[in-house]
Amino acid sequence: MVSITDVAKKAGCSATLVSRVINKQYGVSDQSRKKIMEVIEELGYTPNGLARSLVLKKTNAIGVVIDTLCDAYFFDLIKGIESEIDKHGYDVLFCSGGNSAEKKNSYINFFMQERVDGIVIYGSNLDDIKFIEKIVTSKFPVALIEYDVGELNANNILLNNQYGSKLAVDYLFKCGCKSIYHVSGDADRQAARRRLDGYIEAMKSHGVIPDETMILESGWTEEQGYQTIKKFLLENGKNKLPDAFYFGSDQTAFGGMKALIESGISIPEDVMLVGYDDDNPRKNDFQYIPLTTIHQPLDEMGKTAIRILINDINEKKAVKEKIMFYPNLVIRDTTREKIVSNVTTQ
Amino acid sequence: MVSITDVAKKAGCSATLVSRVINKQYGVSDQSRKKIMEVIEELGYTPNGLARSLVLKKTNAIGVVIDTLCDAYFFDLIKGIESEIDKHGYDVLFCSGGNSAEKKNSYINFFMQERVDGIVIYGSNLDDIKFIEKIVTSKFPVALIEYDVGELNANNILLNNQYGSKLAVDYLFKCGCKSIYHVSGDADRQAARRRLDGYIEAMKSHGVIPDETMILESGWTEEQGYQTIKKFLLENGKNKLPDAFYFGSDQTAFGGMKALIESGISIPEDVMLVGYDDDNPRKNDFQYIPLTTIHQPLDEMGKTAIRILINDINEKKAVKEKIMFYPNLVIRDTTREKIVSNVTTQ
DNA sequence: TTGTACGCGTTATCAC
DNA sequence: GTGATAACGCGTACAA
Repeated sequence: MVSITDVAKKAGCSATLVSRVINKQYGVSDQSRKKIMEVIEELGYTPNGLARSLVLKKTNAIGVVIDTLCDAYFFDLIKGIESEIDKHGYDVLFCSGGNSAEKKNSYINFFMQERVDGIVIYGSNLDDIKFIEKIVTSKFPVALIEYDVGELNANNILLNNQYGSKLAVDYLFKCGCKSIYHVSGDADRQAARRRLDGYIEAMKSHGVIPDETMILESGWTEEQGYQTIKKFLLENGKNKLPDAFYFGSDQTAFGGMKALIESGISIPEDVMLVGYDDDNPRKNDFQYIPLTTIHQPLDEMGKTAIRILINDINEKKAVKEKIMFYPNLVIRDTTREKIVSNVTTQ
Repeated sequence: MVSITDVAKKAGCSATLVSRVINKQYGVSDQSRKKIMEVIEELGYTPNGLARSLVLKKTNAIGVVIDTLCDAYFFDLIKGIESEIDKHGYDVLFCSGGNSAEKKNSYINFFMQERVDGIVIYGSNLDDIKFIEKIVTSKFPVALIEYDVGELNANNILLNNQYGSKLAVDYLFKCGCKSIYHVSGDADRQAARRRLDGYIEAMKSHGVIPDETMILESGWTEEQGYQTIKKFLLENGKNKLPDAFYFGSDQTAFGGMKALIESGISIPEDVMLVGYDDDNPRKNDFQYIPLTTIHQPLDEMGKTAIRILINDINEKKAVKEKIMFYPNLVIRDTTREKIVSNVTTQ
């Protein structure tokens, strides 16, 4: 490792002068500058970013911690983050928790050792409220996406999950559905609970109080959705189908769709389907029907997270920002309206 | 920011003692330890990783620079890297060049400022040989995947692209094909050139010297593949089809497949197709036929890159490692063998 | 068991 | 235009 003093020695000057040269500052004679540049080139000197950041108290980098980097679901979020970062001249470092909360926490800790100027955390599977509190009270600049910190004073980019459920249920009623069942996701995920709550609330607003038989507990994966519907069909037969299934995620919806089609059930004729996430199937092994779903503006959420975070880094705001995004309905082929109207389909 | 001295002051001891406590070293009385722990908790102290890494000359992190994080093609590579990293107790930071060579270089520079202990670079679109030379001569631990540095002394994880072409061509001949055309990728990418070379070589070994009409220059995207075949059909008509198209990538193959099917051409009856990459279609808007293709062991390549890199970090090897991986043929539904044999299909 | 002194590589301040 | 010095926050040899 060649340091700034090595360069200074060889160039026959002080480290200060070298520092001025590499930082393109004024107050260096052309002669000195030239000589120093030559030595830098000759020695292959690269400034030590650690030392520099240590004294400057600035890394010019943002850390992003995501559940996993191997899921196309996050592409929009990543793209949003990258495009916004570019405008601010920061670097972004992505880390994946590999779907493990523990590893996620470990990466957050890593970044919090002053290794970046701020952190964006996508918080779908953050369960450890103690840990969150620790982050928030630490004063380290953080922007939390998708996990609601409630009363805690932290930058929070949220999606109104309940509202998505309302959109789904309202639309299904518009399609003439009366009995709408909900296939819910992991109960330990905030988003899944909110979507369930939203479903119940929306149903009530239509005069229906969902009982236990109408709520099928499932998970997040296609396989879980498949098994849940498979089990449902086994227990209830094909003749006791509801008018519609509203799934807590597109992945479970794809699985459910598969199970239904395999049983010879027609969609949307026999039963309508609505998902959540506006996601794509992971595999290409089955002819899925384009799914009516709830779309989340992940791209915009990513951009906003960066904007808020960098703003916070610069201004050290006392009161953090909370922004709520609203999802929208995307109508495709697993639903059909009874009355012909002007709704655009995609 | 609360520092180790802040803790020491409040605990009424020296910074040394605090250092020993946070590093779980021996030689601290239970009483002091307890007191210090309390103060750490109270002040919410987190060690400064920059300062620590600066003195230890060790970050315990590896940087990975990839063309893009928003392409499912890299999932296997990422998974391989993450699983291997775990075994070594390092952290991984991923950066995306966003398909821009310039940004890729800028991230490499960022990491090289001693911000990580080593870098993994996926080098499909590295063109700046000067820059590569600079990296290699810098002595900074690096593992280069997919870009052949030739004589330069650098850790190099390669795939024998020519061999993949040989597999494809040999198999197509086995299928009874005589005229095999190649749709080649971006000429400025090493891999594309190698695949083209491999195609020519393999054809020659079967006694055919490909002329210009047999090589269709295209790109990497589905759209480019679509346009290339569309143009071919326009110029040559449906009756002058070759026996097979061998594409330089699966994406172009998917595009080509689409153009062919749209023109009412049957696959594999009228023409056979072989791709390269074992990739999936980006969209779900078309019923693609499962594609016969060349599979690259990206997972294993990622693992190997990490293994070699960490080994190099620890031992500072004078002579770097070069490892060549070999792809294999995956037979699906866009080809059909003439003679029934024992080849397993997937 | 505890503390002092120094060094890691850099930048900023303030002299000269 | 140039350089000595201190400081960033930490770990460690050495001394007490």
